[in-house]
Amino acid sequence: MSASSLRARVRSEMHQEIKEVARRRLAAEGANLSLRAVARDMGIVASALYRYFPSRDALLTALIIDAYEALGTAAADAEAVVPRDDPRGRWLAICRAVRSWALAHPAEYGLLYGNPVPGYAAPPETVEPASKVILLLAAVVQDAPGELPPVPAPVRPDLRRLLDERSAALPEQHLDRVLFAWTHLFGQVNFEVFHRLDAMIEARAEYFEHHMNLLADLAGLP
Amino acid sequence: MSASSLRARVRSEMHQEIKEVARRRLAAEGANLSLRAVARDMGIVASALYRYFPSRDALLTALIIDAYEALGTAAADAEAVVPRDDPRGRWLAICRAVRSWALAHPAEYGLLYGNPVPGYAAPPETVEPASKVILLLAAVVQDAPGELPPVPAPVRPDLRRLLDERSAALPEQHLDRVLFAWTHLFGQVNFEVFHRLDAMIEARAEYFEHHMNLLADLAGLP
DNA sequence: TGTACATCAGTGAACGCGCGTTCACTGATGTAC
DNA sequence: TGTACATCAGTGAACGCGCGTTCACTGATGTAC
Repeated sequence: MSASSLRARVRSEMHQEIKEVARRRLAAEGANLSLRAVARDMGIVASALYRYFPSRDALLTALIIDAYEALGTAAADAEAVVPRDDPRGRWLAICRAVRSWALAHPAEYGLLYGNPVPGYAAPPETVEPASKVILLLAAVVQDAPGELPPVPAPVRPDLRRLLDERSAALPEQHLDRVLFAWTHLFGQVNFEVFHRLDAMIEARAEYFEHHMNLLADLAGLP
Repeated sequence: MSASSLRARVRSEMHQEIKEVARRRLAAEGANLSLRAVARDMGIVASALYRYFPSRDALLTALIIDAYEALGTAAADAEAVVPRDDPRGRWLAICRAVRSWALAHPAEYGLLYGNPVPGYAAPPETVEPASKVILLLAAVVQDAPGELPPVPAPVRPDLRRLLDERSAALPEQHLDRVLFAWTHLFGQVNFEVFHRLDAMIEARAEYFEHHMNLLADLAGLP
């Protein structure tokens, strides 16, 4: 290994470590991420971080993309180990993985699905990794398309467009149920992660399971 | 009118105005509320605010309670003008009112249903005004209880307890569908208010309408 | 009605803190000959 | 292999800002006699 690539490797390890420490800060503090706090935790001077990220927003963006990817990967991995011919099992595996990841990483989850961070505008490169979970759900439904009633006319062009953009062969009404489920999944996880169910539901895992099954019914899964 | 009550009236008008200005600040800036900024907007020195609110958190709490009440009232008012014997109409009126209020007051909505504000813990007096929308939905279902399949055993005690606390006469499975709808309603509004649907759905009002109808079906409304 | 006193809204300076970002620098590591 | 030079990670001071909260104060308004 040449000396120059050693320097490059150290550099990329620093990159990783900064994000790692920033994630821990987020977990400890919630939402507001401070560069100086990250630097402090690393035993480094704040200005040194500028060797690695051009600004606080750039670090935030990196964290957001990482988080979308971690969430998407968690869901994909969980789904991958379920037999292909068990669509409901695959569906539930995705839902459970999202919930688990969110509960294990509440601050990162909040970055993705909570309030927009004040003064920060998510750049376009965060859009694509955000759609992973939807695509997984859609793939499951595509493998087991049940009978579903059609969707109201005004909504159809939007669904059509989404399908065409990805050249996906899914009936509109099935995509509609996928979006319905996706909305509900994140609505429920939001409530749980942001402590809106605390004083209400004790059996939260079962409550979740039950509703995700209802969504599977609605999506026409056997 | 006696002089002392004039002083009291001016005082309470100041109270209102501070909250008003704070709301505008929230709308302009998103999430982070700064006392000094509020004072600046009022042409007053920051320390003067302490005559009216003992701390920033107290002001936040007042705003949160007001917002829950405004949201609840908007929903209740919209529902009240629909004929009693049109449960689906009442249901949709509630849902639409929540959506409209949230889209009109995104920052206040974010205070209620977004990320927890860092360093701020919502005090217990915010709990009760938060349940208004659920109660409205439950009342509609109570007036038109259709046939619904039972709910899985582990979830039942939670639902039972919620009903008993309010001595409400609603079958458990109906409350379950109310909670399901409530979760979905806020999941969908979250996505719309926090711009998660921007690049996806154009016909957002119709998309919303369609899914709220699906929820009404699920709740057994005629 | 007039006067002495109490109340209290708002001031302005200060405390002690944290923030993102810039800049000239030091000193170690890597590169070219 | 040894030397001169270039690269670049990290330093530390500084800039200019914003924040919540406290405190002694001024001066207007209200109260009691």
